[in-house]
Amino acid sequence: MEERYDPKEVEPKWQKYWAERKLYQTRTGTARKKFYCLEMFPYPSGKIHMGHVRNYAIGDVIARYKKMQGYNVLHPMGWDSFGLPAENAAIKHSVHPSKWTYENISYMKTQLNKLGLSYDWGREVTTCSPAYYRWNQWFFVKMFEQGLAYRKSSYVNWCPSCETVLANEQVIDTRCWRCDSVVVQKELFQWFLKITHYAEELLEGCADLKGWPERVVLMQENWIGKSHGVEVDFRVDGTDDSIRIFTTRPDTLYGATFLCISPPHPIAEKLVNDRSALEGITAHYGKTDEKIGLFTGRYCVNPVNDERIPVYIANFVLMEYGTGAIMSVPAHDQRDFEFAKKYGLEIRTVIESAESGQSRKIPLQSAFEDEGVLVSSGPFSGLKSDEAREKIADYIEQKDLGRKVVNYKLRDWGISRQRYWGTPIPVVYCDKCGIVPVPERDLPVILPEDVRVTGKGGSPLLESSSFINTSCPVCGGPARRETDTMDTFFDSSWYFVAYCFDDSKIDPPAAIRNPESPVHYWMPVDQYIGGVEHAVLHLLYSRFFTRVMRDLGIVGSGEPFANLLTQGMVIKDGAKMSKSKGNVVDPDYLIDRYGSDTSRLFSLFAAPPEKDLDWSDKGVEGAYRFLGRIWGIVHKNLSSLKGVDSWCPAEKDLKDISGAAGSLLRKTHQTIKKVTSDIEREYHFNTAIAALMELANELTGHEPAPGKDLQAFKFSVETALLLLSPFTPHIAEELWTAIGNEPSVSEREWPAWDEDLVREEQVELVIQVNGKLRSKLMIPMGTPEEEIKKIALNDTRTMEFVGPKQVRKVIVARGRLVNIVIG
RNA sequence: GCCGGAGUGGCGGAAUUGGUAGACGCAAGGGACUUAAAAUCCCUCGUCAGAAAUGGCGUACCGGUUCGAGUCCGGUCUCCGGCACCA
Repeated sequence: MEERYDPKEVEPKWQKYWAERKLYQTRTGTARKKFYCLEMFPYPSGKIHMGHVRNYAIGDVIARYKKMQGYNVLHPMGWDSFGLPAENAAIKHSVHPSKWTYENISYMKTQLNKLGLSYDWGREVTTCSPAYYRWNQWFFVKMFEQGLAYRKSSYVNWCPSCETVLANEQVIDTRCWRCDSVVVQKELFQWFLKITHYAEELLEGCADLKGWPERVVLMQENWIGKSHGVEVDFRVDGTDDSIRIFTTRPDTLYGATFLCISPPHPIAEKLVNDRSALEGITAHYGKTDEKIGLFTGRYCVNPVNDERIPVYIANFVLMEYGTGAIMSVPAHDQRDFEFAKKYGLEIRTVIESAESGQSRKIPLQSAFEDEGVLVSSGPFSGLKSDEAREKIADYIEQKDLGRKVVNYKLRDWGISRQRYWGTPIPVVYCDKCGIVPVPERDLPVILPEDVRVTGKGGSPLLESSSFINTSCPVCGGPARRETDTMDTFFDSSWYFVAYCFDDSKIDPPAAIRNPESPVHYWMPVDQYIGGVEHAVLHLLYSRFFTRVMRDLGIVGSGEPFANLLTQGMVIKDGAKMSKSKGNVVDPDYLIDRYGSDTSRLFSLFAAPPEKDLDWSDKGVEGAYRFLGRIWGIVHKNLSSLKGVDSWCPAEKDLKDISGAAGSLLRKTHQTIKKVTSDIEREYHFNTAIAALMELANELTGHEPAPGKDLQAFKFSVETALLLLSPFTPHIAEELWTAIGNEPSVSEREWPAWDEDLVREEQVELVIQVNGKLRSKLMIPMGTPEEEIKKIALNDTRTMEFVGPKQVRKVIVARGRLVNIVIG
């Protein structure tokens, strides 16, 4: 009677065993080399989805593999638990966000444990707990002290549905990243973090992100968006004022026929007498559908040729980039061109195509934006664009008309959110002392729980008088607390440092310039794994935050993540799995029906980790069948396997076992090599698993004779289980112990291969004639080239193709391929 | 518009420095076992021709380099992702 594979029996048993022995607990500072393996922590939305299963399965394989290789592995997990969905749930179900969040955490934790993930739960972090967010506040105060956190009024992205501000990174295609509502511009006082202070460093650091996917690095570079140009002052005719513009094309300076300034530009009010007209155009600021301008009635003087050119207020000119004003060169900029056409302004060519000296005649159909040769540009005429850019920029600096500058698209990070469920910004407003940060000794500023979340009338904190009313830490007089909370991306910008502290004793100040701190031992993260949707948001914020922590002396380097793996989405029926599309597969159902080993195995086997994974119910069945086959192989031979020691002969001793056992042994060593190198090579788990399936196919047909053959067979079975254990830890553990070994298989050493046993005695020689495959035959490994040529030319099948034609050349490649060139 | 990435059987995917295209799995078809079904096991499985042996064609398309190209180079098409009035 053969026992059947039943994951429901196997999996809970070993999960309990691992938890009881705290097998995955990590200690800081052992003699072993460290490896910090981290998956992006989840938002506790209720239950995990297949994207989580995939993400955590990938991370778990890496963590377990590294552990078996002898590393001291840190593999933690936690909860990104502040955020809007908790408030929405509170409104919908009249439950407090805190209760909702903690209940979700509790359920999702049992789900993660059911997956058999090797986390050290002793380091769990929960961002909505005061024990965590007090450090958010501490970091904020530190940044405030250094001028890295500041408050200003500005136009911000406002989501009318979430009733809160969004950072630029959170606006996707003019819509809210979370709820998809169209974002509007609104003027508000907001807290900002000076990420632009690190713009250059964040950009330069991109070059060192060797372990990151290239496209993510490129996205970051584009987002930071560095450009070189000049600022030029244009005097307003008849006044002492001047307007400073920014351009990356000083070579077109002689083609400027008007000037445009942004509606919020401080000088706009001075230039325009008609207030309502100015308000009219301001209403169109930030809209991208149409270019609208307002002539101010004023003129500026182009400093290089003293020409008077009209000044416009234009809705498309951004206040936040450059100087908020531009010179308009309609002949060489498409936007200026459209604007000039609309308002009947002069279009003057100053750059001609360098090719074949052809001149471009007015009227142009569109702007000529390419580089070329300058014309009608005074002393600079005849120069090429690139030379002219340098010369004109130099001229402007020499004559003190402006200066060379570098600009970035990156803007400071607005972190104020008009929401309840977040970290209170630790600031009070005092009539006498102004803006006062809450001193360190008074942290944390606790988020009051006795509020009603209704979703109406703004943040519930506005109605909590016990929260708002406080005293000024400086003068002791009455003061009001800031009611905005922090963007939750603040929470996730340093959580990887929080995990480093032993026993959840998070204490960043203790790490400052303390070489004994566990933070210095564990950081940076050696392998980070998560979705590509965070390519700029979370990953850029974390790089910024880590630089701030470096400057505080908490970490040694500014880069938080040495290697990054961005896993693909889980797709079903051609679309990303999502509740709204109704194509989700519930991990609970999957685990209940097939077990977590099967769930893990399928998500690792169906596609390489960085690619999208196409869901297939039948594919899951296949993964389950494979595990059933492994189970069958072991149980069919259980009694004999139990009674012997495993043994692997050296190559020279293969004569002691049968040919069949010998070739199984070779296959085993080839599989060790293949699985190891596939994991090392970009974590290609899918091909690693395919190799294990091949080994299983060989084991299936094998019937070992008692004695040395059986011992060699046991070696193959044990090796298969060791190799399998990072992928499917439960069944590996069960079968490992079933054949008489002590648990835990995950504490064993990763197997090593013997190169002599990897090598086959015979190789297949492939014979081509003029590059076409014509014949195959077996030859001994290591046959000399001359011999191979002879064999090939004497092969009867080959000779049929060669016929009477002359053999011009014979090429031997890799000792197993011959190409005979005839003609 | 700008910047990336990808196009391989019915499907997911292999092919590591240019050297046997289609590993492994799924689906499909056939067979064994069974009273029957499920499960399991065995065989076939790019396409065209052929009973078969075998041969022609074949990695989006066109061209090039090479003894040899899925892989390198030039061009075209399609799809996906990111940014987008950034002056």
